[in-house]
Amino acid sequence: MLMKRVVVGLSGGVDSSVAAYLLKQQGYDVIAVFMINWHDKTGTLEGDCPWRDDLVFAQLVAKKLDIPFHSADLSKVYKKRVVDYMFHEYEMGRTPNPDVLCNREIKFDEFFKVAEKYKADFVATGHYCRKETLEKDGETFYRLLAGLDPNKEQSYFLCQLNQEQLSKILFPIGDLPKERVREIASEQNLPTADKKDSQGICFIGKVDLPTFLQQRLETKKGDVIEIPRRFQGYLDFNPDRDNPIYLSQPWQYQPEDGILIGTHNGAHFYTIGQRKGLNIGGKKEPLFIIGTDTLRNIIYTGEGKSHPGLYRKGLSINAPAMHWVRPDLQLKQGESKRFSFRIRYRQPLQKGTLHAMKEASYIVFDKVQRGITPGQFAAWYEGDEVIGSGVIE
RNA sequence: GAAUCAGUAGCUCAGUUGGUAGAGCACAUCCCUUUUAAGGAUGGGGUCCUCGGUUCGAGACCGAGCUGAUUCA
Repeated sequence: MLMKRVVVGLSGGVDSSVAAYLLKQQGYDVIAVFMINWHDKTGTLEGDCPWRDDLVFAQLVAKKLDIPFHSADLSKVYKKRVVDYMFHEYEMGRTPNPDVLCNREIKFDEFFKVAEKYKADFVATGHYCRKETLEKDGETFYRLLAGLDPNKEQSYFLCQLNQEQLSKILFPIGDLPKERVREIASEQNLPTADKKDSQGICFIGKVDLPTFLQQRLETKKGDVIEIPRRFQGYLDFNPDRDNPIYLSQPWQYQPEDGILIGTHNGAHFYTIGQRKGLNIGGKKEPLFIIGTDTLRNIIYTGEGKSHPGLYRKGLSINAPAMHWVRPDLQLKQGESKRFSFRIRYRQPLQKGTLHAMKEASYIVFDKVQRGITPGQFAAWYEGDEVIGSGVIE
């Protein structure tokens, strides 16, 4: 019987190194490919060319495992489908999640083309996720499951994948705790065994976001308005009304609803829930951003971490932005179902109800949620399985 | 023009009966974290409006001036 061939995305970190090792152990024909997706270092905090180090580490790992090594420059597509999207979203006053896009568009799309070139049956990565197959009415479905290490669990970042993509993916380390991954790496003398985990935007690295964004977004001074806790909109809101559309409305402010307390350098550089970077002191408690209006270039803030403007009962996702990892579980128009939700990476799952309607779907949480931010992804789970996701409106 | 009150870190303020200053916020760094945030830890910072005086010693007491707020003419 022919060995199945796998292209593994070797990043130069421990996780993908161990993934490659495990695949080899399992008898796959393993090929390592290193992706170069970003050359520009403007606004980067790590200085000179971090990926060159990673490339060397990846090469060393491949050599140690005695597997073929290649590199692929996908930077053109990365720029177009991830970076441009990112700037566009910020420009529109939203807060994107480039890494979710990077997985959907690059690692599990463009990278597949590379894998095809090498006639691979599968693509593998070092993500802390699991995949299971399910036979249902004669059809095969792939389930995207949370990684078993609760601390490293990364299924959220893959919440935009579809069945076709999942059919070709392997997650060799998804059922291991990080500790064990490091252990295996050092048992096998992999050069990445003690390498620090990478952080920041995938392939770009740690950046100072305002600096990074200033490459393409202009700075322009605008007003910072503080909204009092007793703002009429909060007092009028009735969380017990049984209407998902009503419950999902964002707070709406006008400059007259508060007082001018300072100036900022451009509303699109800030995000909801943010505390740092406003440069406004003199308050008893910290100020948090509770709203941004990029059209009028106004930032709305509230004092204290319990300010009502920081919390919302629900959110909406426009119909075209709805994505079902499990299309067989897609809600029909007018249906509602209970799920667990996550609106940012590493957030503990939150219980609530998803209501599917014609023009949009609505998530109503059992408990109010802090920092619901347009542009970020909401993902819904059944147990530890990702069922779907969508961009918050 | 007069009266009263105020003038202490970037901001808002606290400083007991006089012994060379503190808190919150802001800011910086680090930790956490493959997004944005949040969170945790540590830290840098002050001619105490100015000038005189009293005193061994004044942010604090006295006087003058400057600035601001309020009230009355």
